[in-house]
Amino acid sequence: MSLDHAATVLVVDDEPQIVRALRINLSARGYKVITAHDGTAALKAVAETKPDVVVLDLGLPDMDGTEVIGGLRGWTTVPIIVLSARGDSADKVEALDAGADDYVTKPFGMDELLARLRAAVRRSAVSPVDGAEAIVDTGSFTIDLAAKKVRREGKEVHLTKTEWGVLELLVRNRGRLVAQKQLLHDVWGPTYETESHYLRVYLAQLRRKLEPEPSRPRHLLTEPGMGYRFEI
Amino acid sequence: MSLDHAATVLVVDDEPQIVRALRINLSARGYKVITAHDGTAALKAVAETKPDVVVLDLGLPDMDGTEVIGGLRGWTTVPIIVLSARGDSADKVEALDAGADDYVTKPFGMDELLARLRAAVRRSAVSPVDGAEAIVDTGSFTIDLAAKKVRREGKEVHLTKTEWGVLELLVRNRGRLVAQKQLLHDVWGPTYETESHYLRVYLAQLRRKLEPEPSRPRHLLTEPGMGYRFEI
DNA sequence: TCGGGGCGTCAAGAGGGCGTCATCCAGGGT
DNA sequence: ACCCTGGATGACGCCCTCTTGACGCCCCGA
Repeated sequence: MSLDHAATVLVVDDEPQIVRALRINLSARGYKVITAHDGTAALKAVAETKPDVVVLDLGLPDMDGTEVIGGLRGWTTVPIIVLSARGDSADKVEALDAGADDYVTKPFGMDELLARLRAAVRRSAVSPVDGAEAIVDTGSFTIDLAAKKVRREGKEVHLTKTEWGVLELLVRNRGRLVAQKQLLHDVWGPTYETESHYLRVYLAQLRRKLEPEPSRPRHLLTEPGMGYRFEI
Repeated sequence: MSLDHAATVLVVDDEPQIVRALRINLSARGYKVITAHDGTAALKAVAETKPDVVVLDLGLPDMDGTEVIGGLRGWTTVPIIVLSARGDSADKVEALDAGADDYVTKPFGMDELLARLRAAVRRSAVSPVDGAEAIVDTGSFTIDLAAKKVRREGKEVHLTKTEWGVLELLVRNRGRLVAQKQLLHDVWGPTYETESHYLRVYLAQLRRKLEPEPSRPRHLLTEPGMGYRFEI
């Protein structure tokens, strides 16, 4: 899916010079780079921008590194590469067992970090299973999962980030029922699992934009009490 | 799938003392350990025994380490952790880009290696998501457990949340008797274990929707005084 | 033969979930 | 500083589903 050169990297570090060095090197290699300078911002950034990989410094000002890892692992499997000045075996074990994917000690070689980053992205990029067609056509409208575009009667339909998040999850599970909890969890984050009202609002918006008869949906179906389902 | 304590590790190294140390430590932690002392044997061993993770020394007598990695990556995504005495950045990059998942330099801490191994196994254990098609066919109707769909004579039958809860539990225990108490406990909750009237109502509804002759059920059977049973 | 418990069936009321619309608020761009 | 988009939240009516009650049947033992 997301090729290396299109991958988004979240860099979490409170040392400006490290952030700067990483930003320069990563950008030069075609990665999209976003940054956070503490744990709270990191959790927020992951929930909002869904990066393809996280580079996480353990020495953050506001919370312990393993807490950040734990906060992420509760609801996402995004690869996490830990950066740390501490090379103790115990630190590595703790971080890895908390859910980190790799552990690099400072000072680190940029080449090595980049290689480990490629490895992490490659691994997680394999999973988008399904052998899925990147373009799904319902007859009423088409969804291009790779390009993140939706067309209806030839014209492109603009979707907001949240609308796309809902639609993508449903389309990737086409034919299958997706539980309300899962939608809320994956699109909004782990603390929104009970806000089913959001789903009603956004499904209504998607239907209005995509369905020929929004009040009689043929593709974005509700299974009362259970969840939603996308049918072609 | 394979839990940590049941995971199989292939150790590929030509130094007997390393193999011995790994075998002892891994076995002590409940891993099943198999070994290979050169690249050819390693490729053969992976094909034959399908290990959950490979620990690969780069300094093998018969072939280059990256060749081994390449030979594996052509057809399997099994996690590969490289062990190497050479800590050059270039070596790491080469191995990782060839398809390795991690790179540990000798001498290594056993704790760290074990933690990285756990991380690698954990990652790959997550992916076998929606493996098996879970479709049950009775001849009269079919149940798709993954999609939460029921079809009868080609047409989809709509079930409510509670109806589906009852049917799913029975189907997942197909052929076995499911006690009333268990059904009520699992579908309605622990405080409903005596409300057997619910079961009568819902079994009747399911039969009406699914059975060819609802009054003569062939699949959703009552065992008077005990519970219900689903038969194909 | 009679009575009771378990079961199946039907029906109706109540509550909750859903769709819809309107409003408020924050953030980003001009 | 302003506007404008998009997200969050509340109000409201409708429909479906769950729940509950009533009743008849069958099987069993008394």
